[in-house]
Amino acid sequence: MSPRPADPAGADLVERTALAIRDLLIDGRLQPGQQLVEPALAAELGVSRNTLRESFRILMHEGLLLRRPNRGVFVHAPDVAEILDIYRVRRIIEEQAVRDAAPKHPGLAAVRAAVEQAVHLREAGDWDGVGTENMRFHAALVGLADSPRLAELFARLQAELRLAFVTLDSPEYLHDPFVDENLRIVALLDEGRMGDAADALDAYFTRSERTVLAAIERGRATRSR
Amino acid sequence: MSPRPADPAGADLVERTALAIRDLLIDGRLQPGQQLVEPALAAELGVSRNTLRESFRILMHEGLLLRRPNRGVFVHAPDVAEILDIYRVRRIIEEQAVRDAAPKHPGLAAVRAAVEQAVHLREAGDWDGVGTENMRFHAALVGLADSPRLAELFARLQAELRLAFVTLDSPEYLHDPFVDENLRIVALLDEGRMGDAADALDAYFTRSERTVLAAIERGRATRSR
DNA sequence: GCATATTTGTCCGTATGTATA
DNA sequence: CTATACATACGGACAAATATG
Repeated sequence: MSPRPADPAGADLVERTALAIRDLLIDGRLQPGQQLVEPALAAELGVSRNTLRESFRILMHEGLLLRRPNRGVFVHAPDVAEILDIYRVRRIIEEQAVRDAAPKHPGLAAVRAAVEQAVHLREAGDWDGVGTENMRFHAALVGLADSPRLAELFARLQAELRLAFVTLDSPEYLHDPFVDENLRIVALLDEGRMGDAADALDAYFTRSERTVLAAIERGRATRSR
Repeated sequence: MSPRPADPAGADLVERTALAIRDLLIDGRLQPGQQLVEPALAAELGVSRNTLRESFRILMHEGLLLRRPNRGVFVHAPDVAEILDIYRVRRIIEEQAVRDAAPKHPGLAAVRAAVEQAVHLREAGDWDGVGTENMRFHAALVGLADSPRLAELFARLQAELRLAFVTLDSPEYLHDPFVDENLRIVALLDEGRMGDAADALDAYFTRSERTVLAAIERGRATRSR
């Protein structure tokens, strides 16, 4: 079969394939721990094994896939230690980004927009949408640091977290009052009280970590029953 | 602890090849901006093009190589904005890691060891060694956060900086009093004054950024003469 | 502006080693 | 212990994009 015609998006096949696999991951059609068999997946995606292997390298580096030498690549199943590590990194960069943010930073608009959208969706009962807007909120906070590298790192952390939450059927944000908390953080930022906003974030992380760990424990208990 | 842990022979050929290319980069045998032609480099390294392309994916994600679609991969030549971005990220994670560090953290031993070694090497006039120990010092500071992800991110940032400094023949650390400053930071950490240590770091970064930018300007002037 | 050479992007076939049923 | 499935790695092929004269 001849190579495909050039893609209008400009991305090459390797990256488009990585994207397709990412979709399979967040859809839950690929379960954590599951092996990705090269010939089968290559056939399913309609790409060659070489192309697929290059895509694997990308996703491995993003922490979504895991290679066990001479055994193959598997969907990464983050354990508790890794989830805590992700939260530790988030805490560090989000808090410092907020603390260092200039008052009247133009990026504040994106922060505010995410919260207001979340409020809207909460009224409509769209909890999935609320969760998405919460992610956007935190990404916007990181955006206050004006650092492309930090933004990219954060996007990767969020992808890893999404993967970790695929296994947790009960969304941890359902009974969480974080939307009101986010509103308060935005207010503090608007007043230029960056230190207080960072402290509020710190409290959020402490509680959020606990909530997530509890959800994991519940998940384990359910599975072993 | 090592910046890039993939040294042993147990790694697969793709990773060993990536390592070989990293060596070519820090040796300066591959210059920033230079194109890496697949067939030529594959022959030189004694690997197939497919293997080489997988290695490229790794190094691209580390920020060392850059892909221009349909044109090939090139050694990344970081501009001023990118170097500033790296310093911005370093400032955020190092300061927060120090601020959050527990007093008597076991990782302090590594911090102290790096400084003492630097003092030693400075007396011997080994400025290259002093520079290396300085890098180890900062990596040890990040180690205080006990976060594998943060440590890996930092290793990547250091690799990018090394690459950026290949072009700068005058090492920016030659007349820099950072060893004494590092001693002071260690003393503060030993006393449990984490906040003051973080503030000292902040001052270091502000000055360091200026020094590096000046070196870049000198480099530009030299090259255009 | 055109023809040509170079290089990438992608695929296939195949050989060898390694882990597992 | 021996099949078997799979990963790992190589080399060759060719179309399409790009650079070159």
